[in-house]
Amino acid sequence: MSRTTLTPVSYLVLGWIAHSPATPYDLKRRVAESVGHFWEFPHSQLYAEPARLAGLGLLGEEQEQQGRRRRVYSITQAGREALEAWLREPTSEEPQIRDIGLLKLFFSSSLDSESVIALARAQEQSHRDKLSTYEELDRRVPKEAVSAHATLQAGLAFERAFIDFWGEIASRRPSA
Amino acid sequence: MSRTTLTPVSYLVLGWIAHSPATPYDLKRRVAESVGHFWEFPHSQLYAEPARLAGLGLLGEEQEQQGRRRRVYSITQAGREALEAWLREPTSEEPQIRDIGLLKLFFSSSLDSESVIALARAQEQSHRDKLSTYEELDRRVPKEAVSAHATLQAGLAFERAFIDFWGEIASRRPSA
DNA sequence: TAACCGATGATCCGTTTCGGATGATAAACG
DNA sequence: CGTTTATCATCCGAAACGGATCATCGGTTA
Repeated sequence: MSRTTLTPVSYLVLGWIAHSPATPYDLKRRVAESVGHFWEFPHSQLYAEPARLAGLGLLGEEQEQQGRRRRVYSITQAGREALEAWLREPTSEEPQIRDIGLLKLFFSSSLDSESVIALARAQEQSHRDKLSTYEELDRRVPKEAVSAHATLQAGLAFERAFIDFWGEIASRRPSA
Repeated sequence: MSRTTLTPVSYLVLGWIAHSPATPYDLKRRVAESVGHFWEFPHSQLYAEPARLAGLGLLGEEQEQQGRRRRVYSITQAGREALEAWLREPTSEEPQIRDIGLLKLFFSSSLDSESVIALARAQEQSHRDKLSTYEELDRRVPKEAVSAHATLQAGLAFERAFIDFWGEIASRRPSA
């Protein structure tokens, strides 16, 4: 028997479909250009999860008739309630930050400081690039797209924090 | 046949054992009070991974004789080389940030602004608490523990960024 | 000193997640 | 048309996950 509890992916799907009906492929694209910027979800889950949610009565499923077989999902009353209950309930889990660069920094004591600086500079640059991407997106994305806008705000905040962090490492090391 | 490529967990283990020999349980504790603060690793992996790395010749394994069976792992020359090669090689993967609070914010358009403010305040507070924890740790941890110190620097930076982000959401919303 | 007990340490195993490979249909182009 | 390229969907083995369980130790009490 399949899982009956809801996971973050469940709410991701529920949240997007509450916004408007969608096929799994729609979800895949929506996610890629929103939260997917810093939280990746395997597309296979975005196909499997709606089916499961439909089985739980939280989504309605409708086969498109002609052409390629594709399923359009829409939110049910129960689904909307589950989503809103979750939105309102307090969040307990702590955010997870999985950063290979940081992992390397932790173990960099066995490394010469040149290499550490190189690491820090590379990380800083990579975050600067990403910051530009977000700024560019910020110009394009209409203000009324609230969800997308929040993503960008968060993205911008993160990238600036990363840039500061690595920038300081890069500049502080050589003198030490 | 078991995996031969190395994952982040592999390097986590390699990095800590390069620092000094350890049993899986030692790893579990070391990780919990360092990178584990924002990147959780299931302990079962910290038992399985050293065994695999030993199989690859990157760690040496030594059974303790008397008492409870426990394995002490130490780094081999090959292991040290693998670790340093990884440290030096450029990092391509983008950091992943998995934050339930943000996920909720993305879908908060269906929510009244009171609830959004409540969410933002709760998140802000929770990050303030964590910031205090890090500051407290920062006082205790000796400066020469480089790895631990870097963790704390990163943790402090993240928490401050989160606090700013949520604080702004909380304060900007009511007027809108 | 035997029975207990909480803390420590290790292992197991069923579920989920992951992500790459593959398959299928549609659209575009010559 | 036939061929290519983009879109869309599914599959499946491998790895991660995390809770349950088991084993051992060092006390503490009677």
